[in-house]
Parts: sequence; C-alpha cells; structure tokens
Amino acid sequence: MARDGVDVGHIVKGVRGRPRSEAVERSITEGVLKLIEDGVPLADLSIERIARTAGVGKATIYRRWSGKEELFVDILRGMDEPAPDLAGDSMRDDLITCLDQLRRRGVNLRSSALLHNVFAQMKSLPKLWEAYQATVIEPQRRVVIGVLRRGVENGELRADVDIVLANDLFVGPMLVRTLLRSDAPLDKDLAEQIVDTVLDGLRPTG
Amino acid sequence: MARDGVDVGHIVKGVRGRPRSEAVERSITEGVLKLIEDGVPLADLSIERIARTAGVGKATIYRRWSGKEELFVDILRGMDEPAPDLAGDSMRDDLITCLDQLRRRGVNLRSSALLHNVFAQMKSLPKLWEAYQATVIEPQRRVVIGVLRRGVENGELRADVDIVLANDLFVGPMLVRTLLRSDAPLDKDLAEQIVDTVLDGLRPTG
Amino acid sequence: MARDGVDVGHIVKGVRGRPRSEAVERSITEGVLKLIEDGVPLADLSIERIARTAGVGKATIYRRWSGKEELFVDILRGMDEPAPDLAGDSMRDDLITCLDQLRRRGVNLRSSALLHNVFAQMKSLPKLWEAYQATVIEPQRRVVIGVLRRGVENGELRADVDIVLANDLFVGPMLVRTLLRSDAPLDKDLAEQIVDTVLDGLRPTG
Amino acid sequence: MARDGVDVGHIVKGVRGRPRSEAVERSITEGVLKLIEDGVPLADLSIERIARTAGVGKATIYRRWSGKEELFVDILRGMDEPAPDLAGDSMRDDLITCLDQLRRRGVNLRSSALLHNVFAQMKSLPKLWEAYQATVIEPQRRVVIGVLRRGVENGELRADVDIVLANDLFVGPMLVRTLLRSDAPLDKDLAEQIVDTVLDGLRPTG
DNA sequence: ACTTAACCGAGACGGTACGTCATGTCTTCCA
DNA sequence: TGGAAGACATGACGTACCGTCTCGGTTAAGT
Repeated sequence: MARDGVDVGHIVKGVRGRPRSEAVERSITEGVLKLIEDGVPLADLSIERIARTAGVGKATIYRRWSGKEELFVDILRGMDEPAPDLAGDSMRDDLITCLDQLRRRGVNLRSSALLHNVFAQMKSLPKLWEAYQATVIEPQRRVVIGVLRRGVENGELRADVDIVLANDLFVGPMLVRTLLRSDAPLDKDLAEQIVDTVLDGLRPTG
Repeated sequence: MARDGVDVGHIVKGVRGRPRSEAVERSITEGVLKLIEDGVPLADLSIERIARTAGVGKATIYRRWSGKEELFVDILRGMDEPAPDLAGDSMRDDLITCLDQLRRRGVNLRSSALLHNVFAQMKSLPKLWEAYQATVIEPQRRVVIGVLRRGVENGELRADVDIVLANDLFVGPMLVRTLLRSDAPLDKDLAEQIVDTVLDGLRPTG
Repeated sequence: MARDGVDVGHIVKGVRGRPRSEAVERSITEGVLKLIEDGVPLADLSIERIARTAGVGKATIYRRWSGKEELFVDILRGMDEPAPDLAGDSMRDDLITCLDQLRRRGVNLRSSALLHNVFAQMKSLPKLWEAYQATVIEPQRRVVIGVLRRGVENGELRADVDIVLANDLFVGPMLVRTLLRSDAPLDKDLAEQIVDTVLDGLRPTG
Repeated sequence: MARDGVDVGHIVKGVRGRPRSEAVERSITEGVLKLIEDGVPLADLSIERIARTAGVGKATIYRRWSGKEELFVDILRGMDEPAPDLAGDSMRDDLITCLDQLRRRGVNLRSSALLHNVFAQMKSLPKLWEAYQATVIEPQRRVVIGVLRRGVENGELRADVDIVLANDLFVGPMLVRTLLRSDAPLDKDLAEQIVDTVLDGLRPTG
C-alpha cells in the first residue's frame, strides 16, 4: 500500500499531531487527473508541477507517497471497475463475462482521454505497470481460474487440460489485443468469439 | 531511421570534411552494452554517463541519434535472431516452430543478463518498445498469418475462422507468458501444448 | 523585550487559562546550551532542532521568542559578569580595572567552549550582536566615561581633551584585540600597559 | 582564492572545452550589486534569486564559487580603495594618512547605499568578514607597523614601546568607531586628533 | 466540582532555498 | 570539418527549515 497514513493509522504515533487534510489529498489527485485530461504526457508530470497545480508544498506530496509512481498507482486504483457478477451456471457464459470485462477495459483505455493517456505511457513507469498487474490483472486471473475449475467439475471443460494453460488460452488473446496491440479492433462479440473458438478448436470438423 | 548519418550520407555536403569515425560509433555502442551487462538499470543510462563511459562528447552522440531511445533501438536491432526456417509441409509443425521461437526469445530475455535487463525496463522507454513491436513482433505476426493461410488451403485449419483471430489464439498465450507474466514457466513443450490444445479445443470429447 | 509574556502580563485576558510552564522554558534554554557546548555551530541551531532537542513543540518556542536571535539574546543575557567595583580614588587604577574586565571577558570568550562558540559566530546573528552591544559594551562605556570625568576633576586627565575621544583611546585598543583580532595575545598586564602608555604618550622623552 | 578557474587555469584540463563566459560572470556580479543597491538585505540574497536576477543557471554560479560567501568576497574585493601613498618623511603625517584612509572607508561604509548595506550585515557572513579582515584590515596593519618602525628609527617614537601595542593604540580607536560603533561621528580631523593625542599622552602638562 | 481558556506535544501545511544532476545546445581548441 | 571537453539555461530532484496552523489532551485559576 502506498499511503503510509493508512498503514500506521493504528500506531500511537499516527494519532498525534495535526491530522493530514483530506482536502489536500483530493486537491492533489484531482490536480493530477486534470493535468492528464488536459493531455499532459505522464512523463511531464513532475512532482514539482503537480505540487504547483494543486497549490501544495512538495513535502506534502512526499509525506503521502514515496514518489511519482506510488501516487499514480493510488490514483489508478480508484478508477477501476468492480469485478463482474458471475451467474455461475455456465462456464461458457462466465468466461464470456470475464473476457468481456477485459475487452471493455481495453475499450475504456482507448476512449477515455484520461485512461488512454495513462495507459499509453504506463510503460514509462515500471512500478505503475507492476501495480496494475498486481491489483487488476492478477485478481482477474484468479477469478477466471475459479470459473475454469467449476467448468471441469460440471463437465464443460476437458479434465486433462492444465488449468493454468487453459486460462492463458482464453485470456491471452484478449490481453494481447488490449495491451500489446493498441490498433487491434475490440468488437462487441470478441469475447464470445474467443471463448467459442477456443472451446471448439480450430481443426476442421468432420 | 534513427541514424541520421545514414540519412544524410548521400548529400553532397556530407561527403566533405572529416568523416565520422566508426571507431567512435563502436566505442559508444560497446560502452552501452558493457554498462548494461554490468547491471546498470536502463533508467540510469543517461546520455551524460554514456558519453563519459565511451570517452566521447555528448554532441557526438546527438549527432548520430536524436536521443537515448533511438540509440537503444539501434543497439537492440543488432541483437535479434533471424526468422526461423519453416518446412512448409505441416501447419501444425510450422506453428510450433514459430511459437517456439517466441518461447526461446522469452527464455533468452530472462537468462541473458543483458536482454533481461533491457526487457525488464523496456517499458520505461516507449519508443524502444514500439521499435521492438515493429521490428520483432510484427514481422513474426506476418509469418504466422502466412502459415495459417497455408493451413486453410491444405485443410489443416477450419476455413470459417478469422485468420487474424486465429493468429491471436495461437500467439496470444505465448506472448502473454513471455511479456506480461515474467514469472510464468516457459517449458520446452509449451509451444506444442498450445498449438495442439487450440487446434483440438477444450470441450470434453465424446 | 524579547519575552512577550512579560509584555502582555498585565492584560486581563493574559491571567486566565493555564500559565506557561517554567520547566518548559528551562528545558529549552538548557537544551540550547547543551547543543552549543557539544560544539554545534550556531548556524546549525535551527528552531526545529532546538525544539527536537528540548522535546518541545515549535509553537512553544515561538510563543516565547519571536525567533532564533531573540532566544539567544535572552540566553546570553544570563551569562554576563556584573560590573566591577571601582575604588574611585585613582583614575588610573579605575581605568585599569575597567579595561581588565574587558580583557577578562575576551579571555573568557576564548577559553569557555560555550562563549567561544557563541562569539565566534555571533556575527551570524546581527540582533544578537546588537544586544551584546547594548547590554554589555554600552554600559561599560558609560562607566568608563564616568571614570574619565572624575579624572579631569581631580587633575589626573588633561582637561582639554574630548572625553568621548579619550574613552575610545583607552577602550579601543582593548576592544580591537578582543573582538576583531581573535589571535592577539591578552596578557595579564595589557590593561596596565595600555592605560599607562596612553597617559604617557608615545613621544620620546627628553 | 575563490575562483577556481583562476587557480587551475594552468592545468591542462582547464584549457579544453568551452571557456567560461566573462559576460556571464559580469552578469552575475552586476546582478548582485544591483540587488544590494535596491536595498535587498544580504540575508535575502539566495543563490536561487541571484541566478534568477542574472538570468543564469544555478550551476553556473556554483561552477565559479563554492557558495554565497565566496561570491560576496570576490565582489567586495573589487571595491576597495588602493593603499595610500605615504610620503615617508614624517611618521606623524604618515600615521594620519593611514588613519584617515580608515576613516574615509568608514565614511564610505555609511554613505554608499551599497557598502552600508553590505557592511551592516556583513556579520551575517563569517567568511566574508574574515576575508575583509585578511584582505583589507591586515595589509593596512602591516603598512602602519612599517610606519611605526621608521618612526622609531628617526626618533619620532619612543623606542621602549611595543610596536604591536603602538599599532593598536593608533588604529584601535578608529576601527572601533568605524566598525563597532556605527553611530559615532567621523569628523575630518579625527585622524589628526587621535594621532596627536596618542603621541602627546593624556596626562596634564606641567 | 465545573468551566474555561491558555498551554503543550506533535506534526501537517505552503513556501523557499538548498546543492546536485541530466537535458539538449553552444562554443572553443585540437587534429 | 569532426570530435572531446565542457560551459550554458533550464528545470526536476528529494531534503531541510521557516513560521503558522490544527489536532487531542493537560493544567490551573475562577466559579
């Protein structure tokens, strides 16, 4: 967790002295969002500039986050969709739901001026990338693996296939399209296509 | 093209006066490689430091490359494996050959002190990443699509499947493992597993 | 007056509520003295550090003194010798007594770890210097002038000499040695030498 | 010497690369002088502000001087009067000449907006004060001691008086007036008064 | 005993400056 | 003309203090 105020909140030391102002905190994060929406490249978002924009001292930022990336991670965290509701009846439907969330995330990445800008340059900030992996991709992954396990149980999925590999087969194509190939189309039925094609296989029938 | 020396080589003015020293050029690129092999993070490779290491003036670097990333791209370009020879008889075998090259590339990325370091932080340098995409990933992609087309022709692949989607189904899982999930195992038979599983599908037989 | 507590002491509002703690006051001044004796340069004595050392809030210091210098002045004030007893019989003897007090002060300045440190860097703190002038040098000056006037009355001093000038003639050499030339020797008989030489003049006799 | 460029000028390293710009140097010193003349307290002359005023990078200042004080010393050095011409015939006249230069310096200190400001706060900068002592006061002192020696030789001065003490007797009163008591008058005939009174002594005649 | 106002420690806050570093451009001398 | 050296303006870095301000909590005088 980036915000040490949260970590040490229960420690005696933490409850003494003037408490950190939530208004200041908002002012900082909103300032960053505004700058990004104005099209400022992430690389140009120096702590100095953020502080200036937010009308805040640099130390006030460093008091909360150890650096630029921790700050961005925190901001990004606040912008993600919640995990989708899975019906749990059909593995196929649940997979489509999961993959479609990935797809929608990809679409957001491209349409939202903000997210687009963030993501296009997220590669500039390794820690931000790692945090995205850890807080978004990885949880997603665990959900999908749960779905697949249920699929094996209820006979929708071959029992002799490595679950981890299966996960990559379903999720890999979508992730590659959303994260690595920013020009690839993300049609509405893409999730369904992927799931069905992977389930059916590519060998000619009969 | 990154190296403007190449661009202006044909201009009359360019052939007059003292020619650029190739020794200087080698000294720069070798200096960079040495630094990377010594474990210096890419982010710490400032132009200033590269010039110091190579015993070269900063202007001499800027004369050849417009910045750090162009320089790295140029260096990286000289390090890639050639495209594999494809037998052309069996789509399955050719796909395995292609995916296994991707896999080996991933393995190299992790074992070579140099490549590992470069790749781990390549995300810090968007242009380098783009160049990698353009010069390595994209050509690979075109080869695979060729293989798939031949597969449709000779009946190894269902004709009703979008070739582009099929490409993602095969390549996606491997790319995700090598590029996005740096902890995933890259076993020797992974390419074969992926190809066969995607061809067969995941639905229980019988 | 530096201590505003004294200034506002007579205001009705001031007599209510919790009175200022003398213990806190001592803790601050003693903390400063300790730091100085430990050899910390005056310039490094930030309010922040003083508060930390004394285990006191910064505001508690600012409540008592308007700044660093006022605090130091207050501390220094508590350290000066009382004015010497003058016999009053002989102008020469009284002058020697006065000048020797100046000399002893100079000697103290150099021997006392504390005073040495304070004085060596007093120049860094104009207000401290001024306060030293006003509370130490100036009173001294008035005493000497009194001595000289008595000298004129009882015939020990030429009546046609400007008293103010005479004061400078006696006191000047000693002050220069103690304050401006910190390497000059301050021998025990210096006061006597100065007084007698100035009285006698430097012209060859006969 | 504060300017390392001067010190290392003869070293091979110093003669290569782009030479330091004299224009920049002037721009810095003139900027400082302008600020002082505008009444900015010395304590408010941060390197940051000086750089801003001179339209110069901070590093450009640090390249030449190791800090604020070295810079001021260098500037002050360029503002002092040359040593006076001494006739050499009469010790009394030469002493008066020397003391009067001290007096005139004191007068300048008070009249020149610039020098006044510099001197009034020179105490804030110990190194500046030391440099003033070393480059102005001390040479002056050696000149006076030479004059006194000649005085002993030609019989104008008692031979049994310590020359160093004699120097303090003459110079001390003037220095005290100019440096320590900024309110003391500095009349035109002060030098003469001091010299004659010290020579004659203060004892009543007859 | 109860109120009340000032005290106290801790530490947040907007500023300003510190001295260092890298950027990309420029200027000079040497080969 | 190319190239090494390094000056230059710019601007960010992360730290330290400044003097002010809020907190929760304490301490006495006046009720």
